[in-house]
Amino acid sequence: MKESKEYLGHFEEIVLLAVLQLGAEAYGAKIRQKVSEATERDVSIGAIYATLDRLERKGYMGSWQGEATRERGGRAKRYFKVKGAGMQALNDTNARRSKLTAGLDLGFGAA
Amino acid sequence: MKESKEYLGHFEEIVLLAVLQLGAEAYGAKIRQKVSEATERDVSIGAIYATLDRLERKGYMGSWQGEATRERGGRAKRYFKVKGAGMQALNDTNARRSKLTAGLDLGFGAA
DNA sequence: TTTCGATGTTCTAGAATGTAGAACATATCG
DNA sequence: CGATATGTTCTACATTCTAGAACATCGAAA
Repeated sequence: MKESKEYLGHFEEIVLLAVLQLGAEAYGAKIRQKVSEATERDVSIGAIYATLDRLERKGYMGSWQGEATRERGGRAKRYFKVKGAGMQALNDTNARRSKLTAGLDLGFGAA
Repeated sequence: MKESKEYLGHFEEIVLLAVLQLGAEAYGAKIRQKVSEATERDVSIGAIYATLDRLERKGYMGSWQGEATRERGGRAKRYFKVKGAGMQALNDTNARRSKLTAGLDLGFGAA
């Protein structure tokens, strides 16, 4: 078996992109909201964290605790940020998809 | 839970695209080759058929037996073709990804 | 200082997808 | 017929996807 690059699962890719979009505001609840918006689906919070953890375990993402308290009540947030390896995986994943969409008449272009 | 469109898994999308690319020459072995090429990975034939079957069960794809014999030996081929629902799923899948890549500086563009 | 409401994260479980490779089927040719 | 080439099915298991309940923690009301 010739192994090479690491690719992302479907939902992993979505979550990674959402984190990227949110920038400094990327934490569980917000990420969930972003993903639900984009996918037009009601995604469970468990689904989000499970994926986030997996992504972190793979080294695609980093996380840290936010300031315990601040304005109003509630538990401390856990912020996430995409690492270089994550960007790489995103690119690799896109690259292989591009090879397959190239030349196809799909309405959403190939390049 | 607000359910709406059906989306494709990671490998499902890849296989669907490969079938599309192959057109009239879309059958197991060829599909496997195409996928391996694009992904730069050694994909097993079992992986291909399992996905092909699932895709067909979902109505994204159709299949039929090719001419039993022809030039030289071997078992009859089973050809595949993407159906309208498959094209739709491909578009939906792409649409939700686009929403997340829009505005991001990823090297491979958003639109 | 106890309780309540708001905000967030962990944990538990099960379904669906992804993946490999052996087993099996069938046709041609010597 | 047996060897060989070509292709598909079957069996198994790992990983990913997904939901929702349980748990944690903080501010403010009482």
